[in-house]
Amino acid sequence: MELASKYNPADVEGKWYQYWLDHKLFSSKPDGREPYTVVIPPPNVTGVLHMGHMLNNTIQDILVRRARMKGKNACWVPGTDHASIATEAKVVNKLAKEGIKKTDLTREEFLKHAWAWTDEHGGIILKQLRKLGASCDWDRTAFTMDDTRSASVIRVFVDLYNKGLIYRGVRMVNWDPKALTALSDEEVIYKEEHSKLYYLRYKVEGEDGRYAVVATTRPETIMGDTAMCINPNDPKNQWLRGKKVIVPLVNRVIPVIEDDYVDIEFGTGCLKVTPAHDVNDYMLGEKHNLQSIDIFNDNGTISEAAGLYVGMDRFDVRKQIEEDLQAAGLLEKVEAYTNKVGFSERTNVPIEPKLSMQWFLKMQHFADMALPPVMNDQLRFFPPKYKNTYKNWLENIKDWCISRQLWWGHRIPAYFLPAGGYVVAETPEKALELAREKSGNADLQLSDLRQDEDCLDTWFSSWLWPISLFNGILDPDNDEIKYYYPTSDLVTGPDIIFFWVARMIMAGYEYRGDMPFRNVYFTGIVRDKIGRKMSKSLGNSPDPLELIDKYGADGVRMGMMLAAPAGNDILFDEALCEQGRNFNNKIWNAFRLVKGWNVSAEAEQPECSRVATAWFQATLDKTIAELDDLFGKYRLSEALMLVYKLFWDEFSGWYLEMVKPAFGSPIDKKTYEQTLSFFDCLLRLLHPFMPFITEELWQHLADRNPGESLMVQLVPEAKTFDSELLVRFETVKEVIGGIRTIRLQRNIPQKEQLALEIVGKNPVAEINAVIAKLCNLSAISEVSAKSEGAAAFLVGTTEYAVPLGSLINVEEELKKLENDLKYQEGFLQSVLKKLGNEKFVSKAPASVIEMERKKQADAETKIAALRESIAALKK
RNA sequence: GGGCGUUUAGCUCAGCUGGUUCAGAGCAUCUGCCUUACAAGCAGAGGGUCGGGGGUUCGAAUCCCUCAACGCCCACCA
Repeated sequence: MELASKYNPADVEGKWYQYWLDHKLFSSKPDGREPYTVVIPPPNVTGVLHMGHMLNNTIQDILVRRARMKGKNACWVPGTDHASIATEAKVVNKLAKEGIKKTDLTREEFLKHAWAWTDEHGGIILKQLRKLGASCDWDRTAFTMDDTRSASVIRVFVDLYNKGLIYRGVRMVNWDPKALTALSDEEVIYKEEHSKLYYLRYKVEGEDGRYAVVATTRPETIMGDTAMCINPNDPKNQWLRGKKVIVPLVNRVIPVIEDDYVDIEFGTGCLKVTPAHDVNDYMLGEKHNLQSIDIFNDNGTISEAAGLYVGMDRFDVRKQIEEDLQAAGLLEKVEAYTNKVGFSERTNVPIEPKLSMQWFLKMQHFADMALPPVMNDQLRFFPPKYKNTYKNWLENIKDWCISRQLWWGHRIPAYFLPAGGYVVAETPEKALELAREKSGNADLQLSDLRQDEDCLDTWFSSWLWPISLFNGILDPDNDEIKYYYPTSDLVTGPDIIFFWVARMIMAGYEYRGDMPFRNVYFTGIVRDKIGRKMSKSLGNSPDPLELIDKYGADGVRMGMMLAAPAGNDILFDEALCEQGRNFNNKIWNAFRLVKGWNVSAEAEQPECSRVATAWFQATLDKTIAELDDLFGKYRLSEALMLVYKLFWDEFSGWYLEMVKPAFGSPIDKKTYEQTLSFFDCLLRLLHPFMPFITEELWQHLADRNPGESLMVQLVPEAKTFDSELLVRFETVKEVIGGIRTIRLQRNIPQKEQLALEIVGKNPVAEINAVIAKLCNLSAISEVSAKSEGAAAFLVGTTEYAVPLGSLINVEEELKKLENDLKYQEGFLQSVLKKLGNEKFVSKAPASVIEMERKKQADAETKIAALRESIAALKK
């Protein structure tokens, strides 16, 4: 077989992915094996693949493939999220470009457009994941708004409502004036802003010329002022008690109220109270029975109720009002000020606190269930530091605003009665039944009922994901949910720990009485190599598909994983993919070497090969055990590095060199077969990380039947191994290194044979054959004194010498030996000092002292040998 | 304002409950090699007062205190 000297991923990746699909190797059905289940964090249905997805899904695929090769029934369920607000925004934008306003459409018309958009752009991201090699069971592909998932959401809403956990009420919510919807607290991102602090003059009623000064960052809200508030304990504002003041420009007379809430130190100690537009003011308003004037329209412009600036945008008003206040002499001063402003996570516009009627879910009940299993490690977080974050949120839980003023999503199944009041039911028919009951009016018709216009928060569907994917809400006793739930590992970003992870845990306990997953692996954020977040505007985010074209999916996967310890942000650099690609090439070429050998059935196995195979078997077994350990701790980048070194250094660098037949000679059958078996094992270990190249080579490694695949082979179990042999081989490697150094320093080509003398007893005599082969030695002998004109080196306490005759440079040799001697003497000094310390000898444990004595003895031996060598050379 | 985390070689990171020459790995760098698997390679080498300071101990990268820098999360100070 002729193989190119460079591996070309493009030739094989598509082929094997199709092969895996054709033979249904990703598909899973309940059976007698232990299940291993992963649900994908559903990407936005109209999203496109970015580096964050690449990392996240590479990790999932590694875990899934590894579990499959551990003999588990691996099931990775893919799907997409309808992403209510994000998708609706995209559709609105698209329509706007076509000159269509959402407000001109009926709900049905709009949804038609939204579905058309979803059908056109939906699921692209899942197709892209195939390029990465993701081994999802595609037949199970779900969508948060497909029939099963939608029905599950509605059933859960009704159930929670009936349990009294969902309520409706007017509350101060986070209003997004661009998306025109309420948001949950989690969807608000606070950012520091350099703004201004305006000091406004509020004239005191009936006292000409006297005024109180109020500091505010939002002068445009004065039209909504219904009180001024001072702290009753504030001496400097005592004179204002019981007075009334006049709102600047507005000229409304408002009372001065008193409350401890006011910070005496801040500004002037006078606070303007605008109950409709600030959470704290709302609280004060409730407490002091203040009127509430809503001066904003939903889109952030000034409403009729304000009386001034009607129709202007809130930020334009801020500029305008500054000028007008100035002109009226009511602006004392303006200071630069830094404060935090809440922004909508989706539309990135400043949030407006707004009173509105919304649906809420009581959260305390859920928090109480969800906290203990995480804190006591029944459900484990990797890395565990996120337990703190989780705990903090749950211990300060607030009710969840679940209604959104959007059309794209699950419509709230509440139906209003003509005479007031509402009923909640899964279907209009059931609603009608309930409505007739409730109203006592048997003639009530469906057309008399009006369904709530609002949708549910996207996360109200995703929190059911691990259950609804297996239809565990609608059909709680079905075989699939019983088999696959709880799922095994969840791989996601810490940014959605509250949005999603915590809430899935809540839903899990509420609806299954059990955790939704046993382990959560939190990935980091993918940043560029200088640590900046990847973003479109910075242009520092590589296109994943282009990377795959350039380096192969295996190369990219490996590049990402090398830099991705659990929980750490990864600083992505294309050079990492290069390293991945190079490794692919290394594997490819090792394979070319092995498969290029001619095999002789008659040839005896050389001694060197016999020892080499024993050694590599032990190395392999040791690594397998270490890998199990690392996977158990989710230390995937370390696991990858371990296999990388196993293949590159131990297998290619050492083993293959040991067993490689001389040019033109065949290899003996025994060694050959053992080598193929090692190769097979290595491919199994590598496969979860690099599925494509390993499948390609595994198929070439032996004759395979159609449908056979590496991906369903088993990874070998850890076995006990000869650790003594491994230690002796480390000595051998050092000896070989010593001889190589001698060749290098003296420019002696590998072709020229050398001899090796060992002063005293050879500690690794049974491995002589390996040393002889790798160093091209004519003889290895034990001597009592080394020959004259030999270059010597120490390994452990044994001295090795290579006779060089005239080649030796006495001066250089002396210099080297004297350096060694100096080091050893210094080392001995430090050991002796330690042993001479009475406190050390009396307090340190015996084993440690023993160790020091051994160091002393070794150093003394080495020093003696070095002195001897130096003396011999000086003769 | 609270809480958490990080700081070890030029870069990215390992170093578990203090003790084998414990200061490591990969990449990068430097030197020498186109040796018939691989120059996307091979053989070597250099490089760090383990963020600063103090303490505990026979012994500290590791434990304690403190300071500093960076990062993240939470919080109603206008």
